[in-house]
Amino acid sequence: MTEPRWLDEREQRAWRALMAMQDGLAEFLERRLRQRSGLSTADYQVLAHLSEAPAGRLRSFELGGLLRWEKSRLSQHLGRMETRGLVSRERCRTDQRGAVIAITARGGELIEAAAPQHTADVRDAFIDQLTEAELETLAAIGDKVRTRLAALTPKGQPSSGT
Amino acid sequence: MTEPRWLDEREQRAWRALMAMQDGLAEFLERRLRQRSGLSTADYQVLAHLSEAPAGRLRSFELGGLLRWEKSRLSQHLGRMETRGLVSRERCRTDQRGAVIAITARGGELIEAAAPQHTADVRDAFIDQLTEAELETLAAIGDKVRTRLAALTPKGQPSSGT
DNA sequence: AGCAGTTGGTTCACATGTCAACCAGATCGG
DNA sequence: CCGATCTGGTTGACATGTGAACCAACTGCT
Repeated sequence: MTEPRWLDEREQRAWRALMAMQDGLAEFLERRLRQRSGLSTADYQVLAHLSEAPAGRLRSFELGGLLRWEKSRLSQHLGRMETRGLVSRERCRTDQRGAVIAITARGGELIEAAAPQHTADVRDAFIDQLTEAELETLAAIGDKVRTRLAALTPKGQPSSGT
Repeated sequence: MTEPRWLDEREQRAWRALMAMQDGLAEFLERRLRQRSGLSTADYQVLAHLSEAPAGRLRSFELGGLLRWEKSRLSQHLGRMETRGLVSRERCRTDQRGAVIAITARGGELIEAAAPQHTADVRDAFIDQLTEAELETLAAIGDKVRTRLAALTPKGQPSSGT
């Protein structure tokens, strides 16, 4: 087995900086959001998608597609949000097994209040620290990597592959 | 209350690309690592730090500082890793309450086997997709944001290293 | 129509992370 | 020394994420 190409200085630095930034950013945003609105980032994303959807409602699987969540995760999370009165589940007319998820009035109020704060936090901690060129580069990087990941993940995972 | 500055096109794009990349990358690496070595990324990081430490051992709080994990998380995780025979806990001589965490032979073998694979995955999905300039920019971004986060966080963050 | 296979969702068991409370051993001020 | 306080670490209750099993409704094919 050949010795792999380890990461050199520059590569290490970029990789670690990214990971560290990510952890810090996620933790920061999660904490602020929860403190000020009682929402987790997961709640926030669900409500954001619902509030942008026509009539504030989406089929469960559509929501799952947008969020890229596992279906069991979505189901569990919606159950909790329903208990808290943030969303409601309705039966679908055209497909008898389907669930239509609707944002409630309370959910709507909460995300309306949370959104400006959250946006300000994202700006403050992230966007406003960077130049336009950096933002461009970042977007390009993100797209490249996502494309690559899509290519590497062909629906089923190659268990042996080596 | 004044209307906040929402994110413009460019900003949205960069932010979403970053978040999407992050999710995809984390999930990809987690899956590969677990499939091929039975380790989670959390396990991997613990073992990586231990294997680089003198004599393969660290005080629990030192390890926590390096990982930036909450102490209860570390304690819980080490408990599980101990059960699986990846690390062992010893009493500290100089401080009677202290725990010294040591990597076991089995833990050593596992990370030795996992490291090249993991590095290859990081390269394949991420590093090798980017130009040197992009890596530089990314490192700069990461540093800036981390610095900003440190300034925004009321608590003191025990900067490990330096 | 009828039956196989797919799809949308839920549920269970379990892995992992967080918070607060707790305990025991250090430390410090008299 | 003694007590107050700090520090390192563990624990228990609970929130959240994952995978497999399951159920019921839809689709396709004959």
